[in-house]
Amino acid sequence: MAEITIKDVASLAGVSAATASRVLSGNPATSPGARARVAAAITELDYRPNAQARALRSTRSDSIGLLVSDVRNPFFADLAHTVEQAALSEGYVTLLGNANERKEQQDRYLDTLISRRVDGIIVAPLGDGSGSIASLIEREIPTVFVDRTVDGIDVPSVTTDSEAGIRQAVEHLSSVGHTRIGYISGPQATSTGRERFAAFTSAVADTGLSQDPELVYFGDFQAASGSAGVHALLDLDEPPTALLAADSLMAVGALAILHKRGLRIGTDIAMIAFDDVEWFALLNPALSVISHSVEDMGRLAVEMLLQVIAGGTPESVVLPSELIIRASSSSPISPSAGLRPRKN
Amino acid sequence: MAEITIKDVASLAGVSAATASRVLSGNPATSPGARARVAAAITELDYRPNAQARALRSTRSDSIGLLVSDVRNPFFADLAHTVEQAALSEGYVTLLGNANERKEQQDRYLDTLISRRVDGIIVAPLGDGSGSIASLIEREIPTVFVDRTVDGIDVPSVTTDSEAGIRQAVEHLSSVGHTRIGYISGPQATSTGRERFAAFTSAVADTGLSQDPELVYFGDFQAASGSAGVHALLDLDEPPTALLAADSLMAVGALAILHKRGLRIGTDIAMIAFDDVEWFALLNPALSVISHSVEDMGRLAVEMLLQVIAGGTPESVVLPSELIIRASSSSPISPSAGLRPRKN
DNA sequence: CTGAAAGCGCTTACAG
DNA sequence: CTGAAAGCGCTTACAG
Repeated sequence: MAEITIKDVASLAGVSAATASRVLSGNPATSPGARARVAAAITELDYRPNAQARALRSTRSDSIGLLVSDVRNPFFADLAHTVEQAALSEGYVTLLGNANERKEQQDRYLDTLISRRVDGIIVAPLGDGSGSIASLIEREIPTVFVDRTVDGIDVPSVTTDSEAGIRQAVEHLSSVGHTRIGYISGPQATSTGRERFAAFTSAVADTGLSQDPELVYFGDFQAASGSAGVHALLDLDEPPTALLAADSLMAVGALAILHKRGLRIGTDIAMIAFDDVEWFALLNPALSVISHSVEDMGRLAVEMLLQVIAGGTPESVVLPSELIIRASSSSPISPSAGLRPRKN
Repeated sequence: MAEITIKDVASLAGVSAATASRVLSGNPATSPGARARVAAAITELDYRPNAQARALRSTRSDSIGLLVSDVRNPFFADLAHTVEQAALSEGYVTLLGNANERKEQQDRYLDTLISRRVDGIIVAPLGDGSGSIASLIEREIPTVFVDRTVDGIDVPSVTTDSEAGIRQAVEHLSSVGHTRIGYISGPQATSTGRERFAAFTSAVADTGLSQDPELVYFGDFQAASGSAGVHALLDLDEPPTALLAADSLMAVGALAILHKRGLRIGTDIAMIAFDDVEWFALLNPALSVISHSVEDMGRLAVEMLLQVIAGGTPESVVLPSELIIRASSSSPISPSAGLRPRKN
């Protein structure tokens, strides 16, 4: 397939490549006649400028990278959607990468995005500041962190204040009589994993609930670890009467096992998940959640990234989180007998 | 930020840019000494080749585009995940675009992907073959359709045979006593929307159920239209006793309204959704679904695209679909009184 | 095995 | 307002 270049357009329009280029970029130093003939030639040839060549010369690509930690996580799917729409309305196209909660994949995508010379990168980072994250900073590539941050790496970020929501959840569970809350934690390699765990720990201490370390299971934010967590927690000698999962995917994994083991949610065991997902409200009983706004997060991240690209240094933003109480956690604690798996 | 180029690497290693380039690309015509010194220089400088410049010369970018119709649809999120993993293992990075079920956005992303000279494109197409889809074909850009096809556009595709699953669903609903099945259809601008609608129509006719045209509501595969569909169908003089939704997102919208109107799923009204989503099994009652393999679809699409890029012309593949009966549809039909919204 | 040179498709001072 | 020329960072025949 013979690629159509700006030269083809120029010669069909009877002008030089320079003039054709000026028309393409909306440079005012062009005559109406030239504009018209070039426009006609472009349509006639169905010409698409080679973005690679353009970026090579002009050192901007009108694209940004978005690296999420797991596309299958509804929270990040929603984030991808808002970021993409916001970027598009500002004339940027979004290249989406998926780290799949693995550091090697994060590094690989970051390298690719750097190589493609995106104008900026929004990333929900994983791990410490080593590897490609460090390269980002060294090269002064405009970067904004979303949802998560990395200790010691100073870039603007938009995150959620997990503390408030988790504290509300713990206090709420305590108020309906629970004393042993099982916590399915995110990985300590992520800032959200650490923050939420710390919030849980201090809330439990402040509320006077059991601080038994066995009540904490460390998962990886993906579904299977939520399932494993439920098994581990229910098999304790003194199992918890309530469960708090640090993200929606682990909650899904947890719910599956709870069902399989014949436990009635909201009756035999209370359950709350971090992250609101539309259909959590559709479960029966409806699932209580700690909610935060993914729309605000995505929109602000794009806004901030554009500021960084423009040379600014926007302030980081911390968004609120809030407990939404639904049926899965609102009943008073039931007799502990309920905790033994029923024989169906 | 001073970009580090291959010249910097070359001079630090004491070789020419040509030799540095050869080492970079693994060209065997290099001496061990040169290889070692270039490798050292690369590490020393943290050099990342400019993918734009490379692609400009070599006319391949080692990237593919994946254009899905809606990232927030779990089916497409899963598809994005499998495609990306499969592509990565073949050395390709995936640029993900999201048409958001809008033709203008599809065209915009397709233009961008063409401009960036991706080596090939996997697309779940929308609309007819006009606009950028036509450009794809004219330019002979390697393309594979997934999930959907476009009439009159002859490119290899991997799709699902919706017919079998829908027929099973209709027959199953009939066998438990339903005669009026409400169908929440996908948009007729998509091949899956048309095929599933046709399958429903013919299955209903063959099974001797009501062919009342009012029992069909045309949605757009997004959640809000599923909600609107339920309202419309339940407000009929003779409302259906069972509902079949043509995708998971419309099913979610439908379930929300069913709950809001106080209808007990599986008892007052039966429900089946096309597309299996992990948590559909967690609903109470668990949701019956028509299942097809997103993993196979993604893996095959990448495989086929690589064949097209290599100059081959792979055969299109049609994957099976199958009904999975769960509690939401397995009870015999209840007295029609159940259909009136309860007063809670 | 290696280097000098040309060229991929653009854009942008520089003259005019 | 327009064109000729240089150059963005690479790769690849072509000689040697």
